[in-house]
Amino acid sequence: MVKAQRHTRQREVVVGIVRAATGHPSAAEVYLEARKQLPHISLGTVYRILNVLQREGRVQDVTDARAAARFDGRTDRHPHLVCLGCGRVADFDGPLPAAVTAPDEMEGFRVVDYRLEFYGYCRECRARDGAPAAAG
Amino acid sequence: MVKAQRHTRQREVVVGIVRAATGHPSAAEVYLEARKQLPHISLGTVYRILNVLQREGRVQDVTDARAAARFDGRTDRHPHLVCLGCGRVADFDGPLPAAVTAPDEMEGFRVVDYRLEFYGYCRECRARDGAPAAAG
DNA sequence: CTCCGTGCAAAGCGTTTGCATGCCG
DNA sequence: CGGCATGCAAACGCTTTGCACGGAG
Repeated sequence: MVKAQRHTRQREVVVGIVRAATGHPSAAEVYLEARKQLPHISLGTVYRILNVLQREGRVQDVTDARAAARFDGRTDRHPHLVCLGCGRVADFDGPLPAAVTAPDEMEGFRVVDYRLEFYGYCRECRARDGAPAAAG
Repeated sequence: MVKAQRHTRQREVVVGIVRAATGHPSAAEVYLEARKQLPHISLGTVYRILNVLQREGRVQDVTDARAAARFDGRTDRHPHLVCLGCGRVADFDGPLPAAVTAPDEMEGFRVVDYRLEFYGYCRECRARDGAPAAAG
């Protein structure tokens, strides 16, 4: 269980913005929006609150902008297995779901590429740390 | 057609490393490896070459470490449509491929989460720029 | 010979963190 | 009243870029 956070005006405002957002705001956008209600809120605080919300599972990070870029000499599209324990990335060579193998057009959006990543724990990390339970 | 690059020793070495790599090296790892053959190669050059290779389609970036993180108040897993024209991110509400809805274990790797992103062009950008052809 | 790709170092960008203060509980 | 979250600014990690030089064609 995640420890409950102290209730502050900053947290209230940030939570409200993220929950009300129809788009997918970046931290900077949340910050700009939050300043309308709390002119002295700092960007660092916004980041801290967003990180807490993520840990609480109340918000998810759509992109994955934290780690360094990793390059792959294979240029065909294929899913990757990303180990949350050691950070290693492996190719996934199983069969692709049909909807992924033939993306074309959806909702007026023309698909030209996709990225599919599975997150979890590799054999080595599970052996070392004990197998973590499913997501959460 | 992408203009051919000048043939240099640096480019040759970096291409060799990326193509030979079984894992998914980061730029820093490519750099360290490259220095074994070219002690004076610079990290900046490695980045420049990797970017060129990406543009040529000879390498792909497994992660997406360039842009800022974007947050989503929806906490259920759902794919996103990322517009390459304007950068906007939309939720995808269609049905999920079966293999994605029930990930569990594959190749000794315990899956606890996944991320599925479709890249393409939204209606607005296609209207403005003309519809780009499929991936390439 | 002409340019482009390189090495180097500094800048850029998004994110995190150390410290003192103030507010929550 | 004690401790944790905040504000501020500096630090951080990864990536890009300006500049002068050297090598490719």
